[in-house]
Amino acid sequence: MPTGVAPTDVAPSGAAPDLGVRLRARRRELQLTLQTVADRAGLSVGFISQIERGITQPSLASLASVAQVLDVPMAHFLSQPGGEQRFTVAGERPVYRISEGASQFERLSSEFAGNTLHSLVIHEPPGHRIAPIRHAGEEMVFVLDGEITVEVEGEQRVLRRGDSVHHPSDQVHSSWNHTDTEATLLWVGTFDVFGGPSETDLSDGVPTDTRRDT
Amino acid sequence: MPTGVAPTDVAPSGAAPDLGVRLRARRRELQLTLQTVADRAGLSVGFISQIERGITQPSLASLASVAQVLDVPMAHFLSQPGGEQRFTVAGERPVYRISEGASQFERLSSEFAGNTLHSLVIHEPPGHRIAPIRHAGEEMVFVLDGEITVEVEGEQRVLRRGDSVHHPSDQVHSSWNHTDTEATLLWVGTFDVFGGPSETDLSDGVPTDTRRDT
DNA sequence: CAAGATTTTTTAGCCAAACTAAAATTATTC
DNA sequence: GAATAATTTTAGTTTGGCTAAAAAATCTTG
Repeated sequence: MPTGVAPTDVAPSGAAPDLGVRLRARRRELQLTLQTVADRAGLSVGFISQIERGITQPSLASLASVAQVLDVPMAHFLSQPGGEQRFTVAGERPVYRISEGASQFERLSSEFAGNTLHSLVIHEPPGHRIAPIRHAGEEMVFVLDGEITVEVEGEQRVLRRGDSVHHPSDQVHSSWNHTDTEATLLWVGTFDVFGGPSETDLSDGVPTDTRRDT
Repeated sequence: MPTGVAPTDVAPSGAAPDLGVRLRARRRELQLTLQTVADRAGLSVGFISQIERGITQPSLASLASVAQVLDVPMAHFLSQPGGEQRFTVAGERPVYRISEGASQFERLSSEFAGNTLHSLVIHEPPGHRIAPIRHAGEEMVFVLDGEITVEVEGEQRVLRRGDSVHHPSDQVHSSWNHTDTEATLLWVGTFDVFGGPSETDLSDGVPTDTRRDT
């Protein structure tokens, strides 16, 4: 089996710059030959080779076949990690607040090309209430301290310290702090809340409380 | 502008079953016409219409153009949420342990078709050490209690209560509990640790400590 | 090290589907 | 109801997704 890759073999493609590189990397992780992947995916060996070297791009159907053979979601080939500001320290993260009396946020997640996870520590003031919202993506909330009430698709629950909720964000969801003390939450989602590529993100992908404040 | 969609218009496509539905939903969220999206993406209006109704599938290049216009990652069109077991309660979650003396896990994340987020509360015993590993995906760790040492791509840091780390998982990473008390961590990643679609996931996408124990 | 086997790359295509322009239909607005 | 806007349909064109087979590169084994 040949080892080593000639990086210059890989031509960049605008749609998924790293598709070929990632495909080859994953294939090699699994120690599969081009022929094996091709056979299992129902494609030709030459085609897989050309995809890996960036010479051609697969159709969505072909990409789905290959992804299944390599046991990863298609998105695996469509993102590109980098590396940036990976560690945060409690008490040293900047705290953001949109308006007086609103929730405060500390950002945990770092930004690298193609990153999917976005995370915040949210300080939710007493009585703060968020109107129902739904949007693309997926999110979870873990209660670090205090209590809140969460409602997802009509299902209402009180969450206490250590409790959590995880749901696709296109289910109608809302939340509020029903107590008279601040609640502290860890929010993790698959959409960016701040500093997205455009302002459109802000109006569409914000957590419920931020939406309320705008 | 026409309202309402005839669901029967949308033929299922194997590669990305909800691509068209999600594309139309997103376009309507942004209140854009087919013509506007087509113009901005450099494609024809009829083609966008056919994609939305599942009659045809775009190439990756075309999908990238459309995704950019609609300000979402391509992956947005390639997943499909559902709904399942969304709430967890501290103290009531089953605790998993692979072997005596190893870390204990409580699962937070729910499973629904196409879900991306996977989360665990991990109880890391004193002295427990994980060999360096790298794999596909992305992950973050938030320290709920105690202290651990984390190393990512040679960068070593002690994380204390409230601290966090977030990095692509294909960077070499390891961690250990350097103290003499248990540490409690919240781990969130974009790959499944247990109960994946195949056993291959287990050997490749596990958090560092599980890997150590096997 | 050489021979054989295996794997990958290259080449020369085919053809289906990615995509078009324009007409027809539907929906919206005034 | 008429005009306008938005979407769908239709009848194509073209190009790139994908092939089989040959050539080249790499690996394995004695």
